[in-house]
Amino acid sequence: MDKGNMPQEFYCSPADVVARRLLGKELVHHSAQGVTSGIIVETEAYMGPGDDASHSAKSKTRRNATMFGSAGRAYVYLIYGIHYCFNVTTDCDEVPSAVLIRALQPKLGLDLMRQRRRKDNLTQLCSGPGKLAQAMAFSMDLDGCSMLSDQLFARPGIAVNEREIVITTRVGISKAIALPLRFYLSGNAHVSVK
DNA sequence: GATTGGATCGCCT
DNA sequence: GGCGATCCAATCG
Repeated sequence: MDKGNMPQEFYCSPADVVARRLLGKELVHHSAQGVTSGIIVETEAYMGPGDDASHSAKSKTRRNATMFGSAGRAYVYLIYGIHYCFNVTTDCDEVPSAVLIRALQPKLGLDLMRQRRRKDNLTQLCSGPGKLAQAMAFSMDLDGCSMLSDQLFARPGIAVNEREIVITTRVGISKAIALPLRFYLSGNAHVSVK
């Protein structure tokens, strides 16, 4: 019954708080091909109005609609016409915000990940948002999916000490570039950019 | 209606 | 270090 999933309340805080909170948690996806999972080692917070780098800085569109919904849902979008980015919505209903999952330390379903990625090296499987989306089979059909569901959820993984968390600026954006909203586990081999 | 740039990656030099 | 792949929506006109 209780699989130890993180509950709804886990996601109902500001994105920067949830971004730190997600580090060390295990992200699990049950797909038709099998189960894959990984320990979250790198995240970025996208806060909403006031954060010009966020998709939800402006009005609601079909693409960003999920960010305007309830917390604890997958927000998936296509970037550069090629790659998917996987986010988890956060905060109360009035605040459209999310956490981008940027890197995982692969745990379950390693062979399935290798097959999907067409790479063998462990550190090449999930060391970036586009990579982990491919390895975990995250695509548009998961947009809006609840993180409290059976097929997609987060659960406790490894213990993380606050001192292990490195805080830096976000990657690949052109607006609000100075905000310290990227978080990763110090020294972890799977982080996308050290 | 057309243009442009983006929360990326992998291959090329 | 540079560039092509290729979709969506914001910005221009």
